[in-house]
Amino acid sequence: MTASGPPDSPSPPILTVLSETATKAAILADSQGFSTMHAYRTHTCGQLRKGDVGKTVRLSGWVNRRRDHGGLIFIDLRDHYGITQCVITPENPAFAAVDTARSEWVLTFTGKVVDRLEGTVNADLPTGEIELRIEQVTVQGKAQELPLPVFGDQEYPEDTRLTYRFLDLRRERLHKNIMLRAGIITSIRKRMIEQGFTEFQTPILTASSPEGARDFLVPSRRYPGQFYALPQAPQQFKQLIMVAGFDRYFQIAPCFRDEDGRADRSPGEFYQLDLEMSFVTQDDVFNAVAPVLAGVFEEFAGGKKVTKPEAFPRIPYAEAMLKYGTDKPDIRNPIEIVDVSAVFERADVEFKAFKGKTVRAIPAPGAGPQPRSFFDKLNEWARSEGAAGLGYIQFEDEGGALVGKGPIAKFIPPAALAEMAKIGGSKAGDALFFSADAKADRAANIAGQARTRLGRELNLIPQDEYKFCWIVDFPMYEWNEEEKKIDFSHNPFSMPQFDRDAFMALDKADKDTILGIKAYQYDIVCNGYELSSGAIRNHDPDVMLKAFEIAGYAREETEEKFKGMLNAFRHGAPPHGGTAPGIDRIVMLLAGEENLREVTMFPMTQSAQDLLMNAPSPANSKQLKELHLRVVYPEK
RNA sequence: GGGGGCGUAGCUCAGUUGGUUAGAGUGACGGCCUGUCACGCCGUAGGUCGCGGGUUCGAGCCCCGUCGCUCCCGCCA
Repeated sequence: MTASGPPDSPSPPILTVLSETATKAAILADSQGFSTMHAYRTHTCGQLRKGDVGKTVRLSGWVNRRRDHGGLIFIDLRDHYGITQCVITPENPAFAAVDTARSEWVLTFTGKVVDRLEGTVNADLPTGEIELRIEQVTVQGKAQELPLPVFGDQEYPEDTRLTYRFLDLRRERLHKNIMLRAGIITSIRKRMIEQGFTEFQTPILTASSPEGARDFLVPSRRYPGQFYALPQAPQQFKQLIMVAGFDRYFQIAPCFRDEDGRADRSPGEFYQLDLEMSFVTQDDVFNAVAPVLAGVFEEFAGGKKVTKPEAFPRIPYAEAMLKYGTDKPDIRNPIEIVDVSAVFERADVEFKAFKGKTVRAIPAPGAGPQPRSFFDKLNEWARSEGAAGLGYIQFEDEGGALVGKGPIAKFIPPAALAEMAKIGGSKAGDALFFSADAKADRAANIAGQARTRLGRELNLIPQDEYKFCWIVDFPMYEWNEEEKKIDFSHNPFSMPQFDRDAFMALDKADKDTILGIKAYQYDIVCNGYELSSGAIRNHDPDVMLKAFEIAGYAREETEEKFKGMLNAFRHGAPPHGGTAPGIDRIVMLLAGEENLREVTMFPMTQSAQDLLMNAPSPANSKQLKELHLRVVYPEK
């Protein structure tokens, strides 16, 4: 054994008090048998209770808070498990050492557990009935002045928090979130295994796949000019696992996408509960996944209501776009959008601005009496979103008759108004907002955002609930207006809901038919967040080639890019399907947070930098040479 | 790539219509204090007002540019 010694056979300094008092203390220590105690702790800082009074114990942790009364110092010692108040008086030889300790120093205290004095019990602390009388102290690590205080729950700038993430993580809120995350992942694993799923690992260094997001590329040293790619998801691997004859795969899988971040979308990397099953229909996947998600939410929701797994509503994509203006609706919000285009087409309605357009009405129950500023604010917001505005009608009761008020009400005669009120389910005291656009999807989109804003401002969204739904029947294709071509709408590996022979016979000219094809593709949405997307896969190589051909990929191109998968499908592929709920978003929802950074241990900034580890960073010339790379910087 | 918000002491912030030496709280340091738990009291130090340019007799404040963080749009099957 060398002088420094391995870390598992420590011989820590017993004391760092002044040498004069050290001897006395050391003698005291020996007489009480301290030297036979564990080097760092006999208990955790969250452990001691009334029943431990009288015991001599050793605690290690961080100085959460120090209260110096001159003749009496309190130190709140904190570790992973909790906080214990420790106290020392000047008669004790260790007093001088404790006196020097500051916030976030790491200390080991040895001493006796005592009852708190009458009237000084702290009911907020689990350990609040006792305290530790410090008899010995060891300084294990000092701390410089803190750029970010651990104590308290103040807000700090994001870059400071990220640069000093190790300090931020010591704080109660993040510590709790990260532990919650761990608990959720453990629970998910347990539930998946109980359902007969098996966890397999798939490669991290793999091939670039052309669909979807930008890849992170890893240059190959052995093959100049060639690159690995980090997986955007283990999509192809999990399908290959099914072809390989395994069944019911899952993985807590890291996914890598070189796209910009959002509050609910980490830049760079994130985790999915990736799963796949063989010989299943869409219903089988739903029946397997819903209980896992509902179960995990039930377990960690802290008493909030959770949709029962058998009661997840199934909302077809088209219906979601109409009623909610989005494919990830928050169905806690009771507002449902309706189409009133026909009302504005009536001969007796002379509001030209809406003629010939898609007009969606957003009912705002009880909003009628809101002040003018309420309506102006929403109108202003709509304009900032690029809409022409957000028209509205306020419904009032006038001698038993329903009348409309507001800037556009005068264009709408009573009969049309009545029809409108009927469609929108409006009564006196309600308001109806209008989103109109020549393009139906734009009208729907603005209406959807207005629905969300109205739900929030009118306090219509219950906060004590997790409401799940399936979004089903996604379109297989969509029209790319810019490039005047048919694109995949979502996942190109989904099975079309279409007769096989008819599908194989499709021609590019059948544009309307093609754009009407739905896929066996589905999302799980909870409280307005897309938690997962999945599909019954296309396991028929001919149908797959045809599907890609429709989206403009030549057969040879598809053959080349998906060689591995097509080849596998030609050697006996089972029908299969799956999905992949986002772990980070699940934790975010259950933690009640609105940003993924709050539930990620070491997140990057929105602009994809790791301020703690300093990534990305330049490669040195030796590395570049080995990788056959030369950097060309962008021109200024 | 584009739009909005923010950037002043280690940290959180205030700073009036452009006007003397830029303030407070907290933390740090020093002193006092034996029952606090956001302990209290007194004192000291601590600033390139993100950076660069401009307007002005005079800029933390107005203008232009730029950088950083953030939220959003694009993007994310």
